[in-house]
Amino acid sequence: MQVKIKDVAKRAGVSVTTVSRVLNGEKYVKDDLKAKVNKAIDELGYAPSQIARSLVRKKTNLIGVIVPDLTSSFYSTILSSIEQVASANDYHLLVCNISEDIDKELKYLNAFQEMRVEGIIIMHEKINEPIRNLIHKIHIPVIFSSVKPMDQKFISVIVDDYAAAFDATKYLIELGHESIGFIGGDMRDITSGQNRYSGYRNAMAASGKKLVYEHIRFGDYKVQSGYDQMKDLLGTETPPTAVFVVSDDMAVGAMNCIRDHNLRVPEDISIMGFDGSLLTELVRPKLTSMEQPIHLMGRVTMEVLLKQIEGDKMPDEDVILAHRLMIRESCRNRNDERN
Amino acid sequence: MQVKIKDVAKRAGVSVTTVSRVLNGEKYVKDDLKAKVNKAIDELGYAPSQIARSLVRKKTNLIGVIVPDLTSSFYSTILSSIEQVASANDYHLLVCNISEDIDKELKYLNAFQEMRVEGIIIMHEKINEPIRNLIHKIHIPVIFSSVKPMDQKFISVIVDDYAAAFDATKYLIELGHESIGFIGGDMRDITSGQNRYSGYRNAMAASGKKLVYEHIRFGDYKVQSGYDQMKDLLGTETPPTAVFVVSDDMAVGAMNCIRDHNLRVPEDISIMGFDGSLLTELVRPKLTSMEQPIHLMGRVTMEVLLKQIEGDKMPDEDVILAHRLMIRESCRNRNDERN
DNA sequence: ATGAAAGCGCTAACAA
DNA sequence: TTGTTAGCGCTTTCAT
Repeated sequence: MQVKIKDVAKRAGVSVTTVSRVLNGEKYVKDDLKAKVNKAIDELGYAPSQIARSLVRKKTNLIGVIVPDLTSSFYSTILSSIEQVASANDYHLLVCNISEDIDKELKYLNAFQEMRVEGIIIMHEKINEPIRNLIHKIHIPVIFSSVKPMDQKFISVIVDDYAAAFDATKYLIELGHESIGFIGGDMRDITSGQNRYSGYRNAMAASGKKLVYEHIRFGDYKVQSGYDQMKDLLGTETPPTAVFVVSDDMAVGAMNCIRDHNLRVPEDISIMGFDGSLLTELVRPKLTSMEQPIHLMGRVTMEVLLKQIEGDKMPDEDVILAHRLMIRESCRNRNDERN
Repeated sequence: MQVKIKDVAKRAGVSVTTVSRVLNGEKYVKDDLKAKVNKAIDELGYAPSQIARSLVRKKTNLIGVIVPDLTSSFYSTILSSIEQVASANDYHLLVCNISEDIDKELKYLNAFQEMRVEGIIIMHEKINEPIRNLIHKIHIPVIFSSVKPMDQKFISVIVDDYAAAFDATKYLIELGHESIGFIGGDMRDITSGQNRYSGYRNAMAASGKKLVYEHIRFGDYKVQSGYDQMKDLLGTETPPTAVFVVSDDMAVGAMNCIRDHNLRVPEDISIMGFDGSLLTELVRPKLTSMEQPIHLMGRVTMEVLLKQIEGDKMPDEDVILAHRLMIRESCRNRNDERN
């Protein structure tokens, strides 16, 4: 049986209120009593029950986080930043790893509600109707990190995916590539699917390049699909000389595919990634990538959520973070080279 | 204000007891009442408070997890397996990312206690005195995953690190390597530091090879330190022809270092990793590695912990999982080659 | 089959 | 400065 505040009170010869007071650092307690209480706490190894506390204070200091894939370097990095800020503010993270399992998400969202989490962070945008309804129904601040779902009412911390993709493609064009392929994401995703694709298309159009639909493919952001889609690209009549791949994971898959076909990056084909994950520095050649400020994104997400929770202000606008082109080794400059 | 059981009762025209009964699926409730109650629940959007429930039931369904580094593929993979089993059993994970920050761990452990988590999983073995004391004091089942701390009383789910390292080294020897270097971990760690080093040394001794201390170095398991240590190895008079590196992350760092020095893996130097993480398939050449059954490890950890919690049995012995040599492309066979 | 009431461990008026 | 007491939202005897 756990020791409780009453036991401490008895041991110290004071009332529970007094114990509660020293526990919560109130001033109106004489030093000698305070000492007695602390002594009793030590001797008994007493730890106040947060759950009893939560019940009366109506405050749990819990944040629910829904991650699409914990094993992904991108998400786990965001998560670690979130955790850092949360922990610094005495909040704790309840984490759920839904891997495509939309039912699991619903189940968790319900659990979050029942556990009275004070805020919810979601890192994917495949929000279906029941989930949308649930989120709207429960009155808990919800914030999206790195993605923006269709629903206007939800706020997000993101980069401008359209502009980022535009800039990435533009860079490839400036490097003198004529034929630039594209490996996109899920077109049901606004942010990472549609917007990045639009950015690519418009950058191509802006410099008068026609889209070669044979060179445009879509994967699921993961390494293997980058590999598979690249394989298809290599099978086309005249493969592109550069490919913009909308996740670093897929980009690494693409690079491996190229290499496994005895071609070289960037000599034969240039690869541009997206995300700026740890992988970019880890592979050889190092991956040039359109970087999202991953750590900042996690930090800001949690900070904004905290503000919503504390009611300081409920920002009704998305937070757009700056993207940045990180030039490394996977893209070749074709300009001042003879054909 | 949140809607509570009383509101539901009023709305349905029954007592709170009855509501509670339908909530918990008890049988002694007539169908018409049950229907009324469920209707009221729907209309009100009622979600029972887990925190009130926990208080009376003395059951939180919470598990605390302490991870050394969320961004590491190894730990996040274990974590995702743990999450899967936990979630399937209606447990939720409270996760803490301590990056070297031992104070943070203590703080979290305290928080875990106050939140009345039902079990704790720890994935590192740098347990200092205050932490050891705390763990012993609080009466919450604790289990270590992938590591074994010094304290005999704690149980662990691990591979036999000594044997695994022995086998890895033996393989390199069988491949015909005469000069085998070693990049180890933190020697304050029993499992991943000392045991793996012993395995290496004894395998060398078993085949009559003398240790070349110049070829033995220690890092911190992370990519960068693998790179740095390898650099030192390359700077020795006659670098080894093979290196056993005790984490895949460091192994990848080592491979990159070799490549950046215009040498080739495995032609010039063979690299053997440890862990069998996602990275092994991701780099080129693919990394030969002594694999820990990462997913299984997470699963078993959670399963054993669950048994402890449910009191089925409190295993007083470590669970040793089988290691497996995964031969890929980073080790060269020197046997039937002319010098 | 249903309800009244006690109590889970704590905090916070309110009194003293 | 300290103590008494009434809840917090639920479950669970114990009656009925």
